[in-house]
Amino acid sequence: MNPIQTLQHQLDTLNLWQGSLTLARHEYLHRADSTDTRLYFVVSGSVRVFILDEAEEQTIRFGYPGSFITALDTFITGEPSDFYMQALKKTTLKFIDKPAYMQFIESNAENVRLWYQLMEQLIFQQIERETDLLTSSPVKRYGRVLQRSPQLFQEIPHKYIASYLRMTPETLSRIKKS
Amino acid sequence: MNPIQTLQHQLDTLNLWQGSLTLARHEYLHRADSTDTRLYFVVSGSVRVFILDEAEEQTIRFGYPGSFITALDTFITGEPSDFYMQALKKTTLKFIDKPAYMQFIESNAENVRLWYQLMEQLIFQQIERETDLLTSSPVKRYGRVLQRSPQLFQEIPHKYIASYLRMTPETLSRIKKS
DNA sequence: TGCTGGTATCGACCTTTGTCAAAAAAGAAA
DNA sequence: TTTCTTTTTTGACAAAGGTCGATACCAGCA
Repeated sequence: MNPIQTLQHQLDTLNLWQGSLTLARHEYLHRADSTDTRLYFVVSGSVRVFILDEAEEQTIRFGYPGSFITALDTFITGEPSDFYMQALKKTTLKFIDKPAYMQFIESNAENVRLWYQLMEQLIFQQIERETDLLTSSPVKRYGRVLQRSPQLFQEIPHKYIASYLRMTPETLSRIKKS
Repeated sequence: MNPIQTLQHQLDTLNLWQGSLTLARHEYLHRADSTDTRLYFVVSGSVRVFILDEAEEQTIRFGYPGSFITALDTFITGEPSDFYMQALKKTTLKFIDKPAYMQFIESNAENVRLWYQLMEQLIFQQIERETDLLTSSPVKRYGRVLQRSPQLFQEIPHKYIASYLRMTPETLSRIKKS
């Protein structure tokens, strides 16, 4: 069982979820300039996280069933966020806020270790992401992400994947064809 | 005193550094495909971290006096790294390896908190970095990094900064002129 | 002080990727 | 299903950056 599954299982077992909510397609879970220190777990549906760069939406990441998702900047700092989180289809989530989460984490040493592991995993993912974004050829960026997350291309409209891959939908379409 | 200064001060005080080394300009501290779980502290000089993307060196980050620097992927996983670390001028570093570092961290609860903070800080920096890299206009990428790290432009040859900013030295030169 | 090797700049040209508009295809809603 | 909306694909064209070659600059060091 990986750290994410362990965490989810613990939160279920101890009944620590503080609520759940359902969003319609295109509804916002969170908007920039507001704070939100909740940690969300995607039960069904899908979510995208993006920033606004001169009226362009740049995709940061996706959440699908089984993922935790959060506006990580405001989760860490408690300051207003740069992120938007939006449902891509009808989506159900459970959540726990940071104070309750940290109380759970600090309640025993095993949980502290778990949080360590999750942070390490997060850092490692961010390193891979940085490498993706620094890869200059669009074809190679596509290849890297396709290999690492093939399920993405099943679940998510490709125009959002294009933005995640730092290219236009037209370019992604041409790459897929070849 | 910020977490980095606190850590450095502790390692000094407790005499936990395991050694120091001096590199000549352009000498490598670490190469890809090898493991290295040392945490380095830059005493003087400067270092760049980069990956190789089809014979192109893509800059990941810089270290200057007062920074900790590490091949973060292999530090986390213990697996061979994708990173290169190279001195940009004559550089002196101190180091401690991961086992000794973790022993220090786990020796008391205050240190565990310190490590928490450092990991959070790292994650936050990576989020900012992701935003930088997703910014589509080269001029805005330049502006963001100039504002956040003006000292960079004093210390580091601009051809490496250009690579860090995901553009050619010529493009960076043209942006500076305007 | 004057070499020397590495950097930075500049101009001309070229390539890749983005833009725009239209049509086709796919998916949601009723 | 049928309709309506959204997404994907395609082609023509434009433009932003990259490439290359030449020259100017500058720091480190004999």
